[in-house]
Amino acid sequence: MQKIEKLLESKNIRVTAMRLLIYKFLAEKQIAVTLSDIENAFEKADRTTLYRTVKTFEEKDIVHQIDDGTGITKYALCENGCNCEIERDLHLHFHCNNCNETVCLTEHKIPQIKVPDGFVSENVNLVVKGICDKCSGQ
Amino acid sequence: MQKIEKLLESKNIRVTAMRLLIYKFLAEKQIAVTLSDIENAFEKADRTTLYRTVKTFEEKDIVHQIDDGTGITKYALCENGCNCEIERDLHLHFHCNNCNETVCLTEHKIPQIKVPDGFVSENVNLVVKGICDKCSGQ
DNA sequence: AATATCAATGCAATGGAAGTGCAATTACTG
DNA sequence: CAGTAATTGCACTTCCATTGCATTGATATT
Ligand SMILES: [Mn+2]
Ligand SMILES: [Mn+2]
Ligand SMILES: [Zn+2]
Ligand SMILES: [Zn+2]
Repeated sequence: MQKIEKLLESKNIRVTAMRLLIYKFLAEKQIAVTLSDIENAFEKADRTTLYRTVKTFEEKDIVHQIDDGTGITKYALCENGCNCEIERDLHLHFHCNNCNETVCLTEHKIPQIKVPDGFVSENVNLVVKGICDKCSGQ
Repeated sequence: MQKIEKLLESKNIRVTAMRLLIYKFLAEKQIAVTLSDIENAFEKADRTTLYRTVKTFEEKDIVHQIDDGTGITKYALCENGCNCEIERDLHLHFHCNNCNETVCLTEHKIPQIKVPDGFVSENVNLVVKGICDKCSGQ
């Protein structure tokens, strides 16, 4: 995958085997993953390396962090061509109470939220909890 | 404060000195507090007691938990006459990136959020981050 | 190619917060 | 005043996030 290498280089991230693997792993998954998920997928690698790799990706706006309320931070690849450097991609996240999976609903942007006078809104986190499409059985 | 005692009794919570103190503490504060905040306010009391007191309040719908994305759960009194037993009070929470305080904006209800077909929405967490009224200097 | 330099990785340890088991204490009941 | 049940305090555990430091690996320079 030359594409991934190109992407990493364009963000000034050195291409390493580990980073390519983790990127591919994130790209395959359609859901947000925890560090433990990554850990289980790469048992040979050290936890710290995985942690720091994801953090690097996060700093360079390749992945974004998701707080879905489970208390465990999850990560997902940013949308292709997102502008995280300029402005957080304010899409909706959905957490399934049944299968415990969290997905990015990138096509569902967060509506403008009114705040009282004196308050300045800079960022919004919106998580909907319920039953996902796979679990609702249709 | 006979009122607090009445409230606790109406929720089948035994009135104890500790519980009255913690309730008053939460009532005085206009912001959401962490367990550590309570701990600092009652250094004589044991952390576990404070923890369990808040949990009891939460179960009995006297306080609600707030996940503002800081990774530390916060708590705030429910609105007077809220119907948390029946349906979570879906109001907005605001987290100030400057003073790090989180407030309930109880008058700002969360708008209806559209989710894709097959998804069932049961609950919504909406946190706006930015600068609060105290910090924005007006 | 050998060396110097800097980044990436692995290992060990730490810290913070949430949660639990059990014994001691306190409050309620008859 | 017992007897019983709930509350409180202490110690301990678990889980995740994070850091320090030594080691390995890659890159650039001579
Ligand atoms: Mn997302
Ligand atoms: Mn609130
Ligand atoms: Zn599901
Ligand atoms: Zn503020």
